Amino acid sequence: MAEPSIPRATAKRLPIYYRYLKFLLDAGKTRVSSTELSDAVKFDAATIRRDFSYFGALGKRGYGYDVESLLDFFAKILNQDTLTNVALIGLGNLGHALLNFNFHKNSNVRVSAVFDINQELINTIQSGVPVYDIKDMVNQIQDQRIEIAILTVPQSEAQATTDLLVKAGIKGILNFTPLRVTVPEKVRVQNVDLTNELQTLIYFIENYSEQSIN
Amino acid sequence: MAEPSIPRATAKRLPIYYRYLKFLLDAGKTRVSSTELSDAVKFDAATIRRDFSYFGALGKRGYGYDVESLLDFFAKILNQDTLTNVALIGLGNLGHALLNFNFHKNSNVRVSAVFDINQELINTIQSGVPVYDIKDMVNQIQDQRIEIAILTVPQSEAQATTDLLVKAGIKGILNFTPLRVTVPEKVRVQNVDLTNELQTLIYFIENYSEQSIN
DNA sequence: TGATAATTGTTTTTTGTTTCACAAATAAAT
DNA sequence: ATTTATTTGTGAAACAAAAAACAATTATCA
Ligand SMILES: NC(=O)c1ccc[n+]([C@@H]2O[C@H](COP(=O)([O-])OP(=O)(O)OC[C@H]3O[C@@H](n4cnc5c(N)ncnc54)[C@H](O)[C@@H]3O)[C@@H](O)[C@H]2O)c1
Ligand SMILES: NC(=O)c1ccc[n+]([C@@H]2O[C@H](COP(=O)([O-])OP(=O)(O)OC[C@H]3O[C@@H](n4cnc5c(N)ncnc54)[C@H](O)[C@@H]3O)[C@@H](O)[C@H]2O)c1
Repeated sequence: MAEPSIPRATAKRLPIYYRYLKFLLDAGKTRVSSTELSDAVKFDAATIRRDFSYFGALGKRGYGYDVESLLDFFAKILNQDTLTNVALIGLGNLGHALLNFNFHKNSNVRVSAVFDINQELINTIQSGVPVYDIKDMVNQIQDQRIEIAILTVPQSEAQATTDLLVKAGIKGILNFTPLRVTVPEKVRVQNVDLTNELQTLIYFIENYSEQSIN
Repeated sequence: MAEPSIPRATAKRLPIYYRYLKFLLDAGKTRVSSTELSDAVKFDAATIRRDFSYFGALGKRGYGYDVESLLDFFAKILNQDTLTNVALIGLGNLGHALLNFNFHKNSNVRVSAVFDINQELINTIQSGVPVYDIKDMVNQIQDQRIEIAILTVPQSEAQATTDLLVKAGIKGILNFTPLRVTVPEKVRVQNVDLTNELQTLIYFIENYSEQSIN
């Protein structure tokens, strides 16, 4: 990708812009201004314009942005034409919810393989996706060329499972366990710590008076 | 609360420190240094020392921090002695996972009331928690003095449900729907956008070479 | 066509956060 | 005791992001 390394904060907002633009297109809107976008996605209009400007002059002064062409542009940026397969490790409560949801419908991502130790699940198809024995994970991930994993095993298994994922050559892990796993530099970990989100929300409510957190 | 308004970035890390300190205490460790903490929670040691220093001089030079007293201190800061009841709105895939998990075991938070429109669920007890009709939500939330809600309804219902929550006087919403809901200033919304997390992770892997995101 | 309104793109300013680097304090070792 | 090792707490520097402000451009309408 030739993009001149956009700020991380901007990168995190891109899928949100993309999603809302898709909604606008479906709703038949042809143009949109940074102010309208701001109302919908709750980022400052100046922030939105700045974000877009990293990719060049996408809008038209006095007019706004053309929904369709902006959407096309973001589709390319976000590689929306290629479907990314991800592995789900640990098909318990949370794993089932995520699998059942399967991102696919609304995005370019889908869970294409599941791994677990539970013999009752192994070699079954769940929500259309095959469940494999964790013992076969390294081989399967390599054979299927999967680069991203969603980790929903018990905390006690988190580091050992991560080590296997690293061995399999995974590049990114969406980690739902509360353990901050250790990985080599080249592997990227995105932690989703739900207990922390909730506790932080409570702390903010009790100790701050002003608005939003994200 | 008397705390002199700690930086937001610090506040978000507090529950993570607390959790790890609890682990250390259980493991029988009596002292810990910022470097050891750094290895475990993956924040820079200087960041950790700076974070702690907002609350005063909690450590001892040449020694580190006393696990037990630091833990006690954070327990107070985070109000760990009082149990916070939260409402869960929408008992579908994700709602079930969260309810079943119920934060309680590891934290001072628990889901104490569930709301849904599904007649098969209404007036049943699920994972020990009563499920109420969404029609009774405003009254129930007020009667039970619940201030925090977890929102796991379909996106199409998100804004209408939020409006009800606001009417009920809720103070904070942990929003799992992809919609960026609109609320009055006084209400705090914490968005957990799982599709976005995954897409961002993929974007980072494809476009950046360096490490971590959080 | 010219005036007015809208809206971008970008420069500047402000705010917030992380990291460095080191003096001060303490512990441990000799 | 004195020296050597650690390790904190923090001022200052560096970095990153958000917001404000506004000139430039374009659309629209009289
Ligand atoms: N459920 C939630 O709402 C929730 C909320 C916050 C955090 N989490 C975290 O997410 C993780 C999963 O939570 P859950 O509630 O789904 O747990 P769970 O116990 O319901 O599911 C865990 C699954 O992992 C499988 N498993 C166990 N060891 C394994 C191994 N070595 N390899 C592969 N699979 C293995 C089990 O068979 C089970 O299917 C936990 O770390 C939990 O702390 C969950
Ligand atoms: N399941 C996931 O893994 C996942 C992942 C990302 C985002 N989400 C988001 O989380 C939300 C919930 O997802 P889900 O998979 O659990 O959906 P779901 O359809 O399984 O569950 C939705 C629940 O909400 C109830 N409901 C519907 N309308 C309601 C109303 N007006 N008031 C109260 N309850 C109502 C339904 O009866 C159902 O029980 C959705 O917005 C979804 O986009 C889910």
